[in-house]
Amino acid sequence: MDPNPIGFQKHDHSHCVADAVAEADRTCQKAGLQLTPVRKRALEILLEEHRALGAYDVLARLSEDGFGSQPPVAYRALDFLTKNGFAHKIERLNAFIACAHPGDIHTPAFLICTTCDAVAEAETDPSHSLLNQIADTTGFRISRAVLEAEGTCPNCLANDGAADKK
Amino acid sequence: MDPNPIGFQKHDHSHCVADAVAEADRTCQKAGLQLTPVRKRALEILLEEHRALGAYDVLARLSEDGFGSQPPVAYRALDFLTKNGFAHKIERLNAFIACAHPGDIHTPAFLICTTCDAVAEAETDPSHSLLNQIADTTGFRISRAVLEAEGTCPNCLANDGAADKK
DNA sequence: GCCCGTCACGTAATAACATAACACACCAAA
DNA sequence: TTTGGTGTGTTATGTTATTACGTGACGGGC
Ligand SMILES: [Zn+2]
Ligand SMILES: [Zn+2]
Ligand SMILES: [Zn+2]
Ligand SMILES: [Zn+2]
Repeated sequence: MDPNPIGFQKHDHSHCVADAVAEADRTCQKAGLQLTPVRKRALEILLEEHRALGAYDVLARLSEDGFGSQPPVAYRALDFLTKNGFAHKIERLNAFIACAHPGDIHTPAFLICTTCDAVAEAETDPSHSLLNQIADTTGFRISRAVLEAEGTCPNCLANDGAADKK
Repeated sequence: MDPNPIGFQKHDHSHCVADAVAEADRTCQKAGLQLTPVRKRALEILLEEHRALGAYDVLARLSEDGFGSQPPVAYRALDFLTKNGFAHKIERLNAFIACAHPGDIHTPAFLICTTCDAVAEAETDPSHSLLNQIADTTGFRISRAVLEAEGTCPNCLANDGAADKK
């Protein structure tokens, strides 16, 4: 198990947490949002993982860092992050992940590896999404879309292949 | 609130429950699956609603009908129904709904009205779905996809329009 | 007949996820 | 100074889901 990828590629993780937090800081400045200590720490926790964390996982770490230890502490921070585009909730997992493309308004799509638990956030082109076509033909107005696929990531497929060979 | 539509249209509900159950019966016969009393009743309960029901809602009704009253009773029945294509779980709602197109192997897409709680199951063409395109380019192998859109259904949009006029 | 494996069903207990309600601190506007 | 808003913390509770364990029904070997 290697719960490390963005997308499913290895990457230099050394600076991406700090960079993402700094960008969130700037964004909040501009938008008049308060990236308070709990909220910032929650974002860091998500960024440190690059996989989906349950609210209680986040809570445990926040609590270790001296923040409150009760569920609302985590849920409120996660709520702020998701409402403002810094994180997403993966419905299939009841878990949260840092946004891989913050700043843009976007409809994220997620690829969830059931073998190694990695989660990749893909960009989508909302205009020719399947759901929008359906919505057009039925007259439904979409406000939010959930696109999540479970399966096996390239890395785990490769490992399977290797396993098969021996 | 009119929690009645399939898709979002009114329909003759008189026979559809019985028909669907009968078809499920046939399908199970052919496939060597046991549509036992609890499972059949759970399917009926979902069909009687045409909207998403929580597992505990289903459980309550099963229990009223003399079946067990503990969570696994409902979860096991719902598990059977979803695994075999007679029902789907709506991840966004943590709730279950009878399949509107049983028999076919399909990747369902759901339109969830946040005003009236109606849920429509749309057919999708998996081959040019967004997720498959993403999967192709990233080398991810999809085993299951979740496609759910929240928004406002045609009926509720019409009502809004009417409300605005007065 | 009996032994066994499998499957469905039932229970109790608990885990995991999420929200309601209330108190206090802080800060800025009136 | 008072007042209102926002953020953080708490306790308590609600909701969703699973684990663990035991029983009865059925079918195939022996
Ligand atoms: Zn990173
Ligand atoms: Zn993987
Ligand atoms: Zn019907
Ligand atoms: Zn509606």
